[in-house]
Amino acid sequence: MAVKRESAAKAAVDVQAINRALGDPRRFEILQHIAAGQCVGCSALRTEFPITAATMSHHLKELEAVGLVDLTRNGKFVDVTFRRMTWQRYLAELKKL
Amino acid sequence: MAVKRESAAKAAVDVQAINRALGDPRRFEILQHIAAGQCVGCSALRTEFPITAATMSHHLKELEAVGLVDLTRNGKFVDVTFRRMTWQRYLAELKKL
DNA sequence: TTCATACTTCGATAACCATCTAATTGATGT
DNA sequence: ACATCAATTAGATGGTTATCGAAGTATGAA
Repeated sequence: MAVKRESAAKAAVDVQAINRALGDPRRFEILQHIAAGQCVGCSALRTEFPITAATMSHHLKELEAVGLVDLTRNGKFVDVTFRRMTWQRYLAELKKL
Repeated sequence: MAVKRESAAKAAVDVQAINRALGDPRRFEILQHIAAGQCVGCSALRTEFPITAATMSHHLKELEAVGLVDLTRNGKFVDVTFRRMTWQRYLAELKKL
């Protein structure tokens, strides 16, 4: 019964980890951009910010690590989607303070 | 008429600055502690965290700089109070994303 | 005025991390 | 198979900053 059921259910956001991830101003800008659109490609993102592909890759990995975005390979490309669920859980935690 | 009216009114929180301030895990812990109580003294705070007075002073100044706390001298002591208004404005900004 | 307490400021150090370039992996097209 | 393009990984570097100890500044008490 229980125990195994934590896939789509809670997953409890790591507030501190997200805080840290958003602590970098560039990363927050990038997230804002992602959240604004529906689903963006890395390359499209790169045209918006004056950073190298390596750096963008790094930032997206960080955002993915804390559950704020999904990265899905699409052939040569990678699609980035905002995980609004995580964001809402994060906000809910902050509201407790 | 208008123009001058920005004292107690808006004051527009600097989201990026707050992000950065909360990016440090210790600082977030400290803020949590402050927000939990009514009004705490520096010394009381120091008993909760294994850091020197110098470091605590530094963190409180950062939190004050972004408007998250008020520091008021009280004789030899300093009282720290959570500025819930700033916090709510901050949350409101985050919700927009 | 002298002492002790509470905090701040200064200067130095160490750790962290954003960023870059270069090299690599992986996918598509010729 | 080869070339090209997208993205990741690896390694290096520089800037930022959390942290400390020590010296400085108030403040209140003796």
